[in-house]
Amino acid sequence: MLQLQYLRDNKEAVLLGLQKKNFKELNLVEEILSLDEQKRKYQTEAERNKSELNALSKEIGNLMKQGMLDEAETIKIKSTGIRESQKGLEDHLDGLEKALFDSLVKLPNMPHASVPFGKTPEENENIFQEGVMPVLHEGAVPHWELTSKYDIVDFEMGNKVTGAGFPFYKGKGARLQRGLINFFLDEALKSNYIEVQPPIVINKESGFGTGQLPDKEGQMYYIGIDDLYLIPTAEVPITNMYRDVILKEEQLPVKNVAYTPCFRREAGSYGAHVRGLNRLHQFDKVELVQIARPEESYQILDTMVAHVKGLLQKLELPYRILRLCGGDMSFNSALTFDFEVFSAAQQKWLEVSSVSNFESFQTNRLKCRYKNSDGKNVLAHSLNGSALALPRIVAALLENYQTPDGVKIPKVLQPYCGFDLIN
RNA sequence: GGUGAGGUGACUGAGAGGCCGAAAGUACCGGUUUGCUAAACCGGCAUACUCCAAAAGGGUAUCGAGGGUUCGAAUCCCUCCCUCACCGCCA
Repeated sequence: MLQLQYLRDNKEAVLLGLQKKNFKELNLVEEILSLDEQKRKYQTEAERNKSELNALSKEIGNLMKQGMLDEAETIKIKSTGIRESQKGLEDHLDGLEKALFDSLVKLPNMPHASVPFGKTPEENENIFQEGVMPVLHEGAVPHWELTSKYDIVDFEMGNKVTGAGFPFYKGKGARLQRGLINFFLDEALKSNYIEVQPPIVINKESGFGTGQLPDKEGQMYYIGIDDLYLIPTAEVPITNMYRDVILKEEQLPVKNVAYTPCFRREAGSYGAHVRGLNRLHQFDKVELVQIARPEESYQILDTMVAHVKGLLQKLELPYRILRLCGGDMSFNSALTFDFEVFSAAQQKWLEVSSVSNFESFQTNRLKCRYKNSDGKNVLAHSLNGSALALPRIVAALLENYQTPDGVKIPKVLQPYCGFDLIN
């Protein structure tokens, strides 16, 4: 959520930013400013009224104490009259505040100056590419054939027990998952992240805090009986730890890492591009979250990008980094780098990580602040990044490392898996 | 799930319809003084919104959340949430 004060002071800049993000409802800005103006007008009036009521009440108290009951009665009648009009004022004010809030929440974050213009994924800026493109042997196949050939991921079993998009990992497939998770967590620990195991269901407040609610309600699994949601990413519970918190400056940056399963309904995604492990309803992910001082947040974003780079280098997978264009960025983000791994048998780039700086967009909702050296409470910046999401990494590993004799396991993972070949 | 007790500022903890944004203590910050691994004393110490061109200074709201009663609610009533204790059930 953008800060109202910022919007008041930077209307033109906001309009430009919204256009860069390919946001259509530009008239919302004018609407918000007008609602804000009205709201303040009514607020002033309602508060003046209330102040008068408070004064009268106090007077009644004093008169009663002195036993001047008749005088007190007179004032009572007067204050009852004011109270009637007060009710109307307050109701109107509540309506304005709600409308203002509902509109403000619809505005996406402002893009960082370095974000390129563009509307579609094709306009993302390819800023870095590294790694050797594998040359596959004759008869190489996509990962969904390898998984059944070696019986390591069982999609049919998932269909039977749960439904599409909820596969079983079996044997070396399960052990590879576990190995990858441990590898990712250990790498994060080396970079001084503190590990957290959060709940994987969250309440409404948390869903709102990180921006999944209200706009992405339909993308989360919902447990009606207890009014809870399954997390789409560990970002939600982790970042919400800092909701309504005033941190000490020396606590920053906060660095957390968490492994969790993630649940996404993916309503509306069908077809060939969701085949195999490419898109699932439940998947595993190791997520990095940082809460930082605003002046350091972009430097920290760079370190997070470097961290993810390191992971892909160690896994020896060819990858590229995209700077997302305004139109392809998420609602919350000010700057996002996507990591894509090349999956050789599909001849496709698969997104495996998204690293973003949200600046104060989330923290403004969360009311996550820190006390700076002047003793002022200021909104912190929040950042997060996947490091990494498993299924597409597995897909790329299987496809790129396949040989006629089986799928080789990259060196770094061998100690984690306890084997060096899937056959 | 049942029964009981309770949720007050960074923390401990008083208050039980008006004198309460809230005693006192601890912690923290600033100062004075004496000196020495600190003590005493003095002062300061919530957040948000808002009024004012700004500062100074006002106003409003907030004692778990939401509603109600009342001229007036931390205090009374209702609903919900949470914590603790005991019982029941259970990985």
